[in-house]
Amino acid sequence: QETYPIVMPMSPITVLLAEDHTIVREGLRALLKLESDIQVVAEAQDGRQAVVLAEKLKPDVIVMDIAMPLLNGMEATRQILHARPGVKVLVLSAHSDDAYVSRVMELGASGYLVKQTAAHVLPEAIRRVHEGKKCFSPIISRRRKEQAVKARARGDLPAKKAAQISSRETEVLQLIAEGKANKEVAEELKISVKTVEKHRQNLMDKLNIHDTAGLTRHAIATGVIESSVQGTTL
Amino acid sequence: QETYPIVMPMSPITVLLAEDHTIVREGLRALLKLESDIQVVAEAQDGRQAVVLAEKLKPDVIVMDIAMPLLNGMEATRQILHARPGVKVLVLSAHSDDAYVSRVMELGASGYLVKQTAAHVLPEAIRRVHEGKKCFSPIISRRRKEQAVKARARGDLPAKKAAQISSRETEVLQLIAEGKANKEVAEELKISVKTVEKHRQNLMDKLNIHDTAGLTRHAIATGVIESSVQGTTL
DNA sequence: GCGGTGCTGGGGTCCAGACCCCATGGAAGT
DNA sequence: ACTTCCATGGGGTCTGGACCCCAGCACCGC
Repeated sequence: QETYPIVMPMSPITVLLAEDHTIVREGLRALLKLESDIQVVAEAQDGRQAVVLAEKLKPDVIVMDIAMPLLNGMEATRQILHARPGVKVLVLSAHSDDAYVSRVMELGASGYLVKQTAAHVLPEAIRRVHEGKKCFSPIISRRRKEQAVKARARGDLPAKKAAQISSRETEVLQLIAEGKANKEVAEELKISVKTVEKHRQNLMDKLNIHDTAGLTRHAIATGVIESSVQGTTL
Repeated sequence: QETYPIVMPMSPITVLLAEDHTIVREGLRALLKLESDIQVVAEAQDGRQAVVLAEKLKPDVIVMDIAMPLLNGMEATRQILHARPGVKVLVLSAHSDDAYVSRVMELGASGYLVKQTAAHVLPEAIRRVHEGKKCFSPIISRRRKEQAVKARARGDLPAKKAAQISSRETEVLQLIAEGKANKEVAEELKISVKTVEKHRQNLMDKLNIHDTAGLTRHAIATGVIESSVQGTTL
Protein backbone atom coordinates (compact mmCIF):
# COMPACT_ATOMS: atom_id res chain seq x y z
CA GLN A 1 0.00 0.00 0.00
CA GLU A 2 3.05 2.25 0.11
CA THR A 3 4.50 3.92 -2.88
CA TYR A 4 7.88 2.62 -3.95
CA PRO A 5 10.61 4.81 -2.57
CA ILE A 6 13.47 5.80 -4.76
CA VAL A 7 15.78 3.47 -2.92
CA MET A 8 14.97 -0.16 -3.69
CA PRO A 9 13.37 -1.90 -0.70
CA MET A 10 15.87 -4.74 -0.62
CA SER A 11 14.88 -7.85 1.25
CA PRO A 12 16.52 -7.67 4.67
CA ILE A 13 19.52 -9.74 5.65
CA THR A 14 18.29 -12.63 7.75
CA VAL A 15 20.32 -13.33 10.86
CA LEU A 16 20.54 -16.15 13.38
CA LEU A 17 21.82 -15.06 16.79
CA ALA A 18 23.68 -17.80 18.65
CA GLU A 19 24.66 -16.72 22.17
CA ASP A 20 24.00 -18.57 25.39
CA HIS A 21 23.56 -15.60 27.73
CA THR A 22 19.94 -14.61 27.28
CA ILE A 23 20.33 -11.06 28.50
CA VAL A 24 23.26 -10.47 26.17
CA ARG A 25 21.45 -12.08 23.27
CA GLU A 26 18.38 -9.92 23.79
CA GLY A 27 20.63 -6.90 24.05
CA LEU A 28 22.17 -7.72 20.69
CA ARG A 29 18.73 -8.24 19.21
CA ALA A 30 17.67 -4.85 20.53
CA LEU A 31 20.69 -3.30 18.85
CA LEU A 32 19.97 -5.01 15.55
CA LYS A 33 16.33 -4.07 15.68
CA LEU A 34 17.40 -0.50 14.97
CA GLU A 35 18.72 -1.58 11.56
CA SER A 36 15.97 -1.81 8.97
CA ASP A 37 17.99 -3.96 6.57
CA ILE A 38 18.79 -6.62 9.15
CA GLN A 39 16.27 -9.04 10.54
CA VAL A 40 16.97 -11.46 13.37
CA VAL A 41 14.94 -14.52 12.40
CA ALA A 42 15.96 -16.82 15.22
CA GLU A 43 18.03 -17.17 18.36
CA ALA A 44 19.97 -20.14 19.64
CA GLN A 45 21.19 -20.56 23.19
CA ASP A 46 23.66 -23.33 22.52
CA GLY A 47 25.68 -24.70 19.64
CA ARG A 48 23.42 -27.62 18.89
CA GLN A 49 20.39 -25.36 18.57
CA ALA A 50 22.42 -23.14 16.30
CA VAL A 51 23.19 -26.05 13.97
CA VAL A 52 19.56 -27.14 13.86
CA LEU A 53 18.17 -23.65 13.32
CA ALA A 54 20.77 -22.81 10.69
CA GLU A 55 19.74 -25.89 8.78
CA LYS A 56 16.03 -25.25 9.13
CA LEU A 57 15.80 -21.50 8.56
CA LYS A 58 18.80 -20.99 6.28
CA PRO A 59 19.64 -17.48 7.49
CA ASP A 60 22.03 -15.33 5.47
CA VAL A 61 24.35 -14.64 8.39
CA ILE A 62 24.94 -16.40 11.69
CA VAL A 63 26.30 -14.37 14.58
CA MET A 64 28.07 -17.00 16.64
CA ASP A 65 29.39 -16.81 20.15
CA ILE A 66 32.29 -19.17 20.83
CA ALA A 67 31.73 -20.08 24.45
CA MET A 68 28.46 -22.01 24.49
CA PRO A 69 27.23 -25.10 26.31
CA LEU A 70 26.51 -28.47 24.68
CA LEU A 71 28.34 -27.62 21.49
CA ASN A 72 30.78 -24.74 21.36
CA GLY A 73 30.74 -22.14 18.63
CA MET A 74 33.81 -23.59 16.97
CA GLU A 75 32.25 -27.01 16.43
CA ALA A 76 28.89 -25.51 15.58
CA THR A 77 30.55 -23.37 12.92
CA ARG A 78 32.29 -26.40 11.46
CA GLN A 79 29.09 -28.39 11.24
CA ILE A 80 27.08 -25.52 9.81
CA LEU A 81 29.67 -24.74 7.14
CA HIS A 82 29.88 -28.41 6.29
CA ALA A 83 26.15 -28.54 5.67
CA ARG A 84 25.86 -25.14 3.98
CA PRO A 85 29.22 -23.94 2.66
CA GLY A 86 27.76 -20.66 1.42
CA VAL A 87 26.50 -19.35 4.74
CA LYS A 88 28.32 -16.49 6.45
CA VAL A 89 29.39 -17.08 10.03
CA LEU A 90 30.38 -14.01 11.99
CA VAL A 91 32.12 -15.08 15.17
CA LEU A 92 31.64 -12.99 18.28
CA SER A 93 34.05 -13.89 21.02
CA ALA A 94 35.36 -12.64 24.31
CA HIS A 95 38.95 -13.50 23.53
CA SER A 96 41.29 -12.58 20.78
CA ASP A 97 44.23 -15.00 20.91
CA ASP A 98 45.88 -15.21 17.52
CA ALA A 99 45.72 -18.98 17.61
CA TYR A 100 42.02 -18.81 18.31
CA VAL A 101 41.28 -16.42 15.49
CA SER A 102 43.38 -18.43 13.06
CA ARG A 103 41.59 -21.65 13.87
CA VAL A 104 38.19 -20.10 13.48
CA MET A 105 39.10 -18.51 10.18
CA GLU A 106 40.57 -21.76 8.87
CA LEU A 107 37.17 -23.32 9.53
CA GLY A 108 35.79 -20.90 6.99
CA ALA A 109 34.17 -18.27 9.16
CA SER A 110 33.60 -14.91 7.48
CA GLY A 111 34.62 -12.65 10.32
CA TYR A 112 35.66 -12.32 13.90
CA LEU A 113 34.53 -9.63 16.30
CA VAL A 114 35.67 -9.40 19.90
CA LYS A 115 33.07 -8.34 22.41
CA GLN A 116 35.06 -5.22 23.20
CA THR A 117 34.02 -3.95 19.79
CA ALA A 118 31.73 -0.94 19.67
CA ALA A 119 28.12 -1.87 19.04
CA HIS A 120 27.78 0.02 15.78
CA VAL A 121 30.34 -2.27 14.21
CA LEU A 122 28.07 -5.30 14.46
CA PRO A 123 25.46 -4.34 11.85
CA GLU A 124 28.23 -3.04 9.62
CA ALA A 125 30.06 -6.34 9.95
CA ILE A 126 26.89 -8.27 9.18
CA ARG A 127 26.47 -6.31 5.96
CA ARG A 128 30.09 -6.82 5.00
CA VAL A 129 30.12 -10.57 5.48
CA HIS A 130 26.79 -10.76 3.69
CA GLU A 131 28.48 -9.17 0.70
CA GLY A 132 31.05 -11.93 0.85
CA LYS A 133 33.79 -9.90 2.46
CA LYS A 134 35.77 -10.82 5.54
CA CYS A 135 35.40 -8.66 8.61
CA PHE A 136 37.44 -8.34 11.79
CA SER A 137 37.50 -6.14 14.83
CA PRO A 138 40.03 -3.34 14.45
CA ILE A 139 42.31 -4.92 17.08
CA ILE A 140 42.25 -8.23 15.29
CA SER A 141 42.78 -6.91 11.79
CA ARG A 142 45.60 -4.69 13.00
CA ARG A 143 47.35 -7.67 14.57
CA ARG A 144 46.71 -9.82 11.53
CA LYS A 145 48.38 -7.22 9.36
CA GLU A 146 51.39 -7.03 11.66
CA GLN A 147 51.64 -10.79 11.58
CA ALA A 148 51.45 -10.83 7.81
CA VAL A 149 54.18 -8.20 7.56
CA LYS A 150 56.41 -10.15 9.92
CA ALA A 151 55.75 -13.32 8.00
CA ARG A 152 56.73 -11.71 4.72
CA ALA A 153 59.82 -10.20 6.35
CA ARG A 154 60.85 -13.68 7.36
CA GLY A 155 60.24 -14.77 3.80
CA ASP A 156 57.39 -17.10 4.66
CA LEU A 157 55.30 -18.49 1.88
CA PRO A 158 51.71 -17.28 1.87
CA ALA A 159 50.60 -20.77 2.81
CA LYS A 160 50.44 -19.76 6.43
CA LYS A 161 48.30 -21.33 9.21
CA ALA A 162 50.48 -19.47 11.69
CA ALA A 163 50.13 -20.75 15.18
CA GLN A 164 50.52 -24.50 15.13
CA ILE A 165 51.79 -25.54 18.52
CA SER A 166 53.82 -28.71 18.31
CA SER A 167 53.36 -31.57 20.71
CA ARG A 168 56.69 -30.92 22.39
CA GLU A 169 55.82 -27.27 22.81
CA THR A 170 52.55 -28.25 24.41
CA GLU A 171 54.46 -30.38 26.89
CA VAL A 172 56.66 -27.44 27.76
CA LEU A 173 53.66 -25.14 27.98
CA GLN A 174 51.99 -27.45 30.45
CA LEU A 175 55.03 -27.62 32.71
CA ILE A 176 55.50 -23.86 32.58
CA ALA A 177 51.85 -23.34 33.46
CA GLU A 178 52.25 -25.75 36.35
CA GLY A 179 54.82 -23.39 37.76
CA LYS A 180 58.01 -25.22 36.82
CA ALA A 181 61.11 -23.16 36.21
CA ASN A 182 62.98 -23.71 32.96
CA LYS A 183 65.56 -25.74 34.84
CA GLU A 184 62.89 -28.04 36.29
CA VAL A 185 61.27 -28.44 32.90
CA ALA A 186 64.64 -29.38 31.47
CA GLU A 187 65.12 -32.04 34.14
CA GLU A 188 61.59 -33.34 33.68
CA LEU A 189 62.03 -33.70 29.92
CA LYS A 190 65.70 -34.64 30.15
CA ILE A 191 66.76 -31.93 27.74
CA SER A 192 68.96 -28.86 28.07
CA VAL A 193 67.75 -25.66 29.69
CA LYS A 194 68.65 -23.93 26.47
CA THR A 195 66.21 -26.06 24.55
CA VAL A 196 63.48 -25.32 27.05
CA GLU A 197 64.18 -21.62 26.66
CA LYS A 198 63.90 -22.05 22.92
CA HIS A 199 60.55 -23.84 23.15
CA ARG A 200 59.32 -21.19 25.53
CA GLN A 201 60.38 -18.49 23.12
CA ASN A 202 58.69 -20.24 20.21
CA LEU A 203 55.49 -20.54 22.23
CA MET A 204 55.55 -16.86 23.03
CA ASP A 205 56.10 -15.96 19.39
CA LYS A 206 53.42 -18.28 18.07
CA LEU A 207 50.80 -17.32 20.63
CA ASN A 208 51.83 -13.68 20.74
CA ILE A 209 51.87 -13.88 24.52
CA HIS A 210 54.96 -12.58 26.24
CA ASP A 211 54.55 -13.32 29.92
CA THR A 212 54.23 -16.36 32.11
CA ALA A 213 50.83 -15.31 33.43
CA GLY A 214 49.53 -15.13 29.87
CA LEU A 215 50.91 -18.53 28.99
CA THR A 216 49.30 -19.95 32.10
CA ARG A 217 45.93 -18.41 31.27
CA HIS A 218 46.20 -19.75 27.74
CA ALA A 219 47.03 -23.22 29.02
CA ILE A 220 43.97 -23.15 31.23
CA ALA A 221 41.70 -21.65 28.58
CA THR A 222 42.68 -24.30 26.07
CA GLY A 223 42.45 -27.10 28.59
CA VAL A 224 46.15 -27.97 28.69
CA ILE A 225 45.95 -27.77 32.48
CA GLU A 226 43.32 -26.96 35.08
CA SER A 227 43.45 -23.91 37.29
CA SER A 228 43.24 -26.13 40.35
CA VAL A 229 46.58 -27.79 39.66
CA GLN A 230 48.55 -27.82 42.87
CA GLY A 231 51.73 -25.85 42.77
CA THR A 232 55.19 -26.47 44.13
CA THR A 233 53.78 -26.61 47.63
CA LEU A 234 52.91 -30.27 47.23
CA GLN B 1 6.56 23.29 27.96
CA GLU B 2 4.57 20.11 28.40
CA THR B 3 1.55 19.86 30.61
CA TYR B 4 1.92 17.72 33.67
CA PRO B 5 0.62 14.24 33.12
CA ILE B 6 -1.66 12.65 35.65
CA VAL B 7 1.01 10.20 36.73
CA MET B 8 3.68 11.90 38.82
CA PRO B 9 6.86 12.30 36.81
CA MET B 10 9.16 10.61 39.33
CA SER B 11 12.83 11.27 38.95
CA PRO B 12 14.27 8.29 37.16
CA ILE B 13 16.52 5.72 38.81
CA THR B 14 20.08 6.59 37.84
CA VAL B 15 22.20 3.65 36.81
CA LEU B 16 25.90 3.05 36.24
CA LEU B 17 26.64 0.21 33.83
CA ALA B 18 29.92 -1.55 34.51
CA GLU B 19 30.71 -4.18 31.92
CA ASP B 20 33.92 -4.57 29.97
CA HIS B 21 32.50 -5.92 26.69
CA THR B 22 31.43 -2.84 24.82
CA ILE B 23 28.96 -4.56 22.55
CA VAL B 24 27.28 -6.24 25.51
CA ARG B 25 27.26 -3.02 27.49
CA GLU B 26 25.65 -1.11 24.66
CA GLY B 27 23.14 -3.91 24.27
CA LEU B 28 22.19 -3.59 27.92
CA ARG B 29 21.93 0.15 27.55
CA ALA B 30 19.63 -0.29 24.58
CA LEU B 31 17.44 -2.57 26.67
CA LEU B 32 17.31 -0.11 29.55
CA LYS B 33 16.55 2.79 27.24
CA LEU B 34 13.11 1.29 26.76
CA GLU B 35 12.37 1.88 30.45
CA SER B 36 11.29 5.44 31.13
CA ASP B 37 11.95 5.24 34.87
CA ILE B 38 15.55 4.09 34.46
CA GLN B 39 18.34 6.26 33.20
CA VAL B 40 21.83 5.01 32.45
CA VAL B 41 24.00 7.95 33.48
CA ALA B 42 27.40 6.40 32.86
CA GLU B 43 29.25 3.33 31.66
CA ALA B 44 32.47 1.81 32.93
CA GLN B 45 34.58 -0.68 31.06
CA ASP B 46 36.62 -1.84 34.00
CA GLY B 47 36.36 -1.98 37.75
CA ARG B 48 38.56 1.00 38.42
CA GLN B 49 36.47 3.22 36.17
CA ALA B 50 33.40 1.92 37.95
CA VAL B 51 34.81 2.96 41.33
CA VAL B 52 35.71 6.43 40.08
CA LEU B 53 32.41 7.01 38.29
CA ALA B 54 30.38 5.69 41.21
CA GLU B 55 32.13 8.17 43.47
CA LYS B 56 31.74 11.07 41.07
CA LEU B 57 28.21 10.60 39.78
CA LYS B 58 26.64 8.86 42.77
CA PRO B 59 24.16 6.74 40.79
CA ASP B 60 21.30 5.00 42.59
CA VAL B 61 22.12 1.57 41.24
CA ILE B 62 25.27 0.05 39.80
CA VAL B 63 24.92 -2.88 37.44
CA MET B 64 28.22 -4.64 37.89
CA ASP B 65 29.78 -7.37 35.82
CA ILE B 66 32.17 -9.56 37.80
CA ALA B 67 34.75 -10.45 35.17
CA MET B 68 36.47 -7.20 34.31
CA PRO B 69 40.06 -6.23 33.64
CA LEU B 70 42.24 -4.09 35.92
CA LEU B 71 39.85 -4.42 38.82
CA ASN B 72 37.24 -7.12 38.94
CA GLY B 73 33.63 -6.53 39.92
CA MET B 74 34.13 -8.10 43.30
CA GLU B 75 36.84 -5.69 44.39
CA ALA B 76 35.10 -2.78 42.71
CA THR B 77 31.94 -3.58 44.65
CA ARG B 78 33.88 -3.75 47.90
CA GLN B 79 35.49 -0.38 47.32
CA ILE B 80 32.30 1.30 46.18
CA LEU B 81 30.33 0.01 49.15
CA HIS B 82 33.11 1.08 51.45
CA ALA B 83 32.90 4.62 50.12
CA ARG B 84 29.09 4.78 49.79
CA PRO B 85 27.42 2.13 51.96
CA GLY B 86 23.96 3.10 50.78
CA VAL B 87 24.43 2.43 47.08
CA LYS B 88 22.79 -0.59 45.49
CA VAL B 89 25.05 -2.91 43.55
CA LEU B 90 23.34 -5.38 41.26
CA VAL B 91 25.83 -8.00 40.17
CA LEU B 92 25.54 -9.45 36.70
CA SER B 93 27.67 -12.50 36.16
CA ALA B 94 28.14 -15.35 33.76
CA HIS B 95 28.73 -17.78 36.61
CA SER B 96 26.34 -19.05 39.19
CA ASP B 97 28.73 -20.88 41.51
CA ASP B 98 27.45 -20.87 45.07
CA ALA B 99 30.80 -19.78 46.45
CA TYR B 100 30.80 -16.86 44.08
CA VAL B 101 27.33 -15.71 44.96
CA SER B 102 27.99 -16.04 48.68
CA ARG B 103 31.13 -13.95 48.54
CA VAL B 104 29.46 -11.22 46.56
CA MET B 105 26.50 -11.06 48.88
CA GLU B 106 28.77 -10.95 51.94
CA LEU B 107 30.32 -7.84 50.46
CA GLY B 108 26.92 -6.22 50.67
CA ALA B 109 25.68 -6.37 47.10
CA SER B 110 21.94 -5.99 46.65
CA GLY B 111 21.36 -8.67 44.06
CA TYR B 112 22.85 -11.21 41.71
CA LEU B 113 21.66 -11.94 38.19
CA VAL B 114 23.21 -14.54 35.93
CA LYS B 115 23.53 -13.60 32.30
CA GLN B 116 21.23 -16.43 31.30
CA THR B 117 18.44 -14.40 32.83
CA ALA B 118 15.77 -13.07 30.50
CA ALA B 119 16.26 -9.43 29.59
CA HIS B 120 12.99 -8.19 31.06
CA VAL B 121 14.23 -9.21 34.52
CA LEU B 122 16.98 -6.60 34.52
CA PRO B 123 14.87 -3.44 34.78
CA GLU B 124 12.64 -5.20 37.28
CA ALA B 125 15.68 -6.11 39.36
CA ILE B 126 16.98 -2.56 39.19
CA ARG B 127 13.68 -1.28 40.56
CA ARG B 128 13.64 -3.88 43.32
CA VAL B 129 17.16 -3.18 44.58
CA HIS B 130 16.46 0.53 44.35
CA GLU B 131 13.60 -0.04 46.77
CA GLY B 132 16.07 -1.65 49.12
CA LYS B 133 15.11 -5.24 48.41
CA LYS B 134 17.44 -8.04 47.46
CA CYS B 135 17.08 -9.61 44.06
CA PHE B 136 18.37 -12.86 42.57
CA SER B 137 17.94 -14.81 39.39
CA PRO B 138 15.39 -17.59 39.89
CA ILE B 139 18.10 -20.25 39.66
CA ILE B 140 20.19 -18.54 42.30
CA SER B 141 17.44 -17.85 44.80
CA ARG B 142 16.20 -21.42 44.53
CA ARG B 143 19.66 -22.77 45.27
CA ARG B 144 20.25 -20.31 48.08
CA LYS B 145 17.15 -21.55 49.85
CA GLU B 146 18.29 -25.17 49.52
CA GLN B 147 21.72 -24.24 50.82
CA ALA B 148 20.31 -22.37 53.79
CA VAL B 149 18.22 -25.39 54.77
CA LYS B 150 21.24 -27.70 54.48
CA ALA B 151 23.45 -25.32 56.46
CA ARG B 152 21.00 -25.15 59.33
CA ALA B 153 20.68 -28.92 59.27
CA ARG B 154 24.44 -29.24 59.66
CA GLY B 155 24.52 -26.54 62.33
CA ASP B 156 27.27 -24.62 60.59
CA LEU B 157 29.11 -21.84 62.30
CA PRO B 158 29.66 -18.79 60.15
CA ALA B 159 33.34 -18.78 61.12
CA LYS B 160 36.06 -19.61 58.66
CA LYS B 161 39.26 -18.09 57.41
CA ALA B 162 42.12 -19.11 55.17
CA ALA B 163 45.17 -16.97 54.59
CA GLN B 164 43.60 -13.53 54.63
CA ILE B 165 44.43 -11.65 51.48
CA SER B 166 43.84 -7.94 51.80
CA SER B 167 41.84 -5.96 49.30
CA ARG B 168 44.94 -4.20 48.01
CA GLU B 169 46.78 -7.48 47.65
CA THR B 170 43.88 -8.88 45.66
CA GLU B 171 44.11 -5.91 43.31
CA VAL B 172 47.79 -6.56 42.80
CA LEU B 173 47.14 -10.27 42.33
CA GLN B 174 44.63 -9.54 39.60
CA LEU B 175 46.99 -7.30 37.70
CA ILE B 176 49.84 -9.80 38.01
CA ALA B 177 47.59 -12.57 36.77
CA GLU B 178 46.58 -10.37 33.85
CA GLY B 179 50.21 -10.37 32.82
CA LYS B 180 51.20 -6.92 34.01
CA ALA B 181 54.83 -6.38 35.04
CA ASN B 182 55.49 -4.85 38.45
CA LYS B 183 56.25 -1.56 36.80
CA GLU B 184 52.91 -1.55 34.96
CA VAL B 185 51.08 -2.49 38.14
CA ALA B 186 52.77 0.41 39.90
CA GLU B 187 51.66 2.82 37.20
CA GLU B 188 48.12 1.48 37.22
CA LEU B 189 47.81 1.82 40.99
CA LYS B 190 49.91 4.99 41.11
CA ILE B 191 52.24 3.59 43.74
CA SER B 192 55.94 2.76 43.79
CA VAL B 193 57.36 -0.35 42.14
CA LYS B 194 58.82 -1.20 45.51
CA THR B 195 55.39 -1.34 47.08
CA VAL B 196 54.15 -3.60 44.32
CA GLU B 197 57.11 -5.90 44.93
CA LYS B 198 56.22 -5.93 48.58
CA HIS B 199 52.58 -6.82 47.93
CA ARG B 200 53.70 -9.52 45.54
CA GLN B 201 56.05 -10.92 48.15
CA ASN B 202 53.32 -10.88 50.80
CA LEU B 203 50.98 -12.70 48.42
CA MET B 204 53.59 -15.36 47.76
CA ASP B 205 54.23 -15.80 51.47
CA LYS B 206 50.56 -15.92 52.44
CA LEU B 207 49.56 -18.29 49.66
CA ASN B 208 52.78 -20.25 49.78
CA ILE B 209 53.02 -19.96 46.01
CA HIS B 210 56.35 -18.79 44.68
CA ASP B 211 55.91 -18.40 40.94
CA THR B 212 53.83 -16.26 38.62
CA ALA B 213 52.16 -19.25 37.02
CA GLY B 214 50.98 -20.43 40.42
CA LEU B 215 49.64 -17.00 41.31
CA THR B 216 47.82 -16.89 38.00
CA ARG B 217 46.24 -20.31 38.54
CA HIS B 218 45.22 -19.26 42.03
CA ALA B 219 43.66 -16.07 40.72
CA ILE B 220 41.64 -18.05 38.22
CA ALA B 221 40.68 -20.81 40.65
CA THR B 222 39.41 -18.26 43.17
CA GLY B 223 37.62 -16.20 40.56
CA VAL B 224 39.79 -13.09 40.75
CA ILE B 225 40.12 -13.27 36.98
CA GLU B 226 39.01 -15.55 34.19
CA SER B 227 41.37 -17.57 32.05
CA SER B 228 40.22 -15.74 28.94
CA VAL B 229 41.39 -12.31 30.05
CA GLN B 230 42.92 -10.40 27.19
CA GLY B 231 46.67 -10.36 27.10
CA THR B 232 49.15 -7.53 26.94
CA THR B 233 48.67 -7.32 23.22
CA LEU B 234 45.53 -5.24 23.58
C1' DG C 1 68.07 -33.91 -3.37
C1' DC C 2 66.15 -29.73 -1.36
C1' DG C 3 63.33 -26.81 1.48
C1' DG C 4 60.44 -26.81 5.34
C1' DT C 5 59.93 -27.62 10.18
C1' DG C 6 60.69 -29.60 14.68
C1' DC C 7 63.96 -30.69 18.30
C1' DT C 8 68.15 -30.32 19.91
C1' DG C 9 72.15 -27.42 21.89
C1' DG C 10 75.32 -23.36 22.83
C1' DG C 11 77.04 -18.30 22.83
C1' DG C 12 75.88 -13.85 24.68
C1' DT C 13 73.38 -9.33 26.95
C1' DC C 14 70.21 -7.14 29.95
C1' DC C 15 66.56 -6.32 33.03
C1' DA C 16 62.88 -7.86 35.99
C1' DG C 17 61.71 -10.27 39.77
C1' DA C 18 62.76 -12.92 44.24
C1' DC C 19 64.25 -12.21 48.57
C1' DC C 20 66.86 -9.83 52.23
C1' DC C 21 67.22 -5.48 55.11
C1' DC C 22 64.98 -1.14 56.83
C1' DA C 23 61.38 2.74 58.27
C1' DT C 24 56.84 5.59 58.68
C1' DG C 25 51.96 6.62 59.19
C1' DG C 26 47.25 5.43 59.80
C1' DA C 27 43.50 2.53 61.09
C1' DA C 28 41.63 -0.98 63.81
C1' DG C 29 41.43 -3.96 67.79
C1' DT C 30 42.27 -4.92 73.01
C1' DA D 1 47.75 3.68 75.23
C1' DC D 2 49.64 -0.05 73.02
C1' DT D 3 49.91 -3.55 69.58
C1' DT D 4 48.96 -5.33 65.20
C1' DC D 5 48.06 -5.03 60.51
C1' DC D 6 48.08 -2.64 56.24
C1' DA D 7 50.01 0.29 52.82
C1' DT D 8 53.59 2.91 51.68
C1' DG D 9 58.57 3.42 50.09
C1' DG D 10 63.72 2.77 49.95
C1' DG D 11 68.41 0.11 50.28
C1' DG D 12 70.73 -3.89 48.56
C1' DT D 13 72.14 -8.74 46.00
C1' DC D 14 71.66 -12.36 42.73
C1' DT D 15 69.42 -15.42 39.68
C1' DG D 16 66.27 -16.46 36.18
C1' DG D 17 64.05 -15.40 32.06
C1' DA D 18 63.50 -12.57 27.57
C1' DC D 19 65.56 -12.03 23.46
C1' DC D 20 69.48 -11.88 20.19
C1' DC D 21 72.98 -14.69 17.61
C1' DC D 22 74.55 -19.33 15.96
C1' DA D 23 74.53 -24.51 14.71
C1' DG D 24 73.46 -29.84 13.50
C1' DC D 25 70.31 -33.66 12.81
C1' DA D 26 66.02 -35.99 11.59
C1' DC D 27 61.84 -36.24 9.23
C1' DC D 28 58.49 -35.28 5.57
C1' DG D 29 56.89 -34.02 1.09
C1' DC D 30 57.71 -33.04 -3.67
